[in-house]
Amino acid sequence: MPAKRPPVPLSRERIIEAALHIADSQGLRRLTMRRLGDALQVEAMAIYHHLPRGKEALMDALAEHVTAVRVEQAATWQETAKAWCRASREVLREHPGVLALALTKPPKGGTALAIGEQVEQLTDAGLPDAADAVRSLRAFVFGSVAVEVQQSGWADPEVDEWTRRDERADADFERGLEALLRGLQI
Amino acid sequence: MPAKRPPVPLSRERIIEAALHIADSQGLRRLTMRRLGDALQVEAMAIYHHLPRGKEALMDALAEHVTAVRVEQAATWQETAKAWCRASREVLREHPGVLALALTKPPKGGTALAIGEQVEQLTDAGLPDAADAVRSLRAFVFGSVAVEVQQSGWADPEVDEWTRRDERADADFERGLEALLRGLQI
DNA sequence: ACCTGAACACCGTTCAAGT
DNA sequence: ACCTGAACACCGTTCAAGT
Repeated sequence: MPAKRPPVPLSRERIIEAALHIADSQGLRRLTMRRLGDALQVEAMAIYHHLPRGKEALMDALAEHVTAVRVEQAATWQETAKAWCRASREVLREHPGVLALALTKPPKGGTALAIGEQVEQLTDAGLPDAADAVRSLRAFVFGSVAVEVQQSGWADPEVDEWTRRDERADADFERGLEALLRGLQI
Repeated sequence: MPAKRPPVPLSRERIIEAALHIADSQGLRRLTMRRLGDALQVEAMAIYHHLPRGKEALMDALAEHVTAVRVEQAATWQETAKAWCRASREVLREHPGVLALALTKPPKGGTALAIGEQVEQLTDAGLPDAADAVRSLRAFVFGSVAVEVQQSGWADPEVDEWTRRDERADADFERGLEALLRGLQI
């Protein structure tokens, strides 16, 4: 008789990880409490014990996971801002399935804290109007990633075209980022 | 006996209009084929006669409605670009309920045509790399509106703060737009 | 051609019950 | 404390039937 698998206890972390995997691989519309339960080898109802507000809480947690981005304070406010933008873009690109949530849910919890911290970091580094700057940085990252992911869902690209597309997206992003930072300096 | 209301025939247009109203006022998650049928005084199943692919087709149509934006060719490519950005922002702000779809669905149908037309307009007006420029403009508008709408769903603002918020959002948008156009010129 | 009614598979969530 | 099973109201979609 095969040994019974030791029952890894359910946890908020495992639930979110599994939910991200489903959303990214099959789409947000296929992320279902019952399917999520299956992936975790558990009845759907068990999830409510760890996320009391149910699916709404799950959606909030997924948005927060890709949106509560923090970076270390760097030598200049420009370096700190760049690090945040690159880190944010990376995690958003990694989880296209929850991009709609990330761009749309009002920031709260860890995301709101991260925004507050970022304003503080830029202020401490000598940037006036840091709150305005943070809004601009967030808008830039959100817009770039939205257009990039949208376009990756477009018609039949050839494989080498794909590669070029990625490279161009990176170059576009870096070019836009430099221009934005120059604009904020004034 | 009250006169029976003349049965206004169902149509794609009426369906989309009613769907936008539900999504904007109650949220996308409450937009349901059955609720949509109720709003149109019709059984939900009648909708399938006008949107054969059902809810998926409805979602596509809603995204297209706020995303297939076209403007007249203006005197300079800068003016044409500005007009498109302002028009796009306006229609996206008017329909926050479908913003997630607009930012996330790959462009097709009327949206893809509008993008093609815009590239042509800017090219004709003498802008090199018009396709890159159009991507940048779309990213700018999407990001700006996303951050703006996100923030409008935030904590308890006082009424006068609200007004200032709207004004500031307008000013931010115009300032960012000018900076972006200067950047594209080079 | 256009709409309805009944039916089916699936969904989110509750609640009492098990261990 | 943590999970299950049954139940309920609701959902998208089909299909045959009405007019």
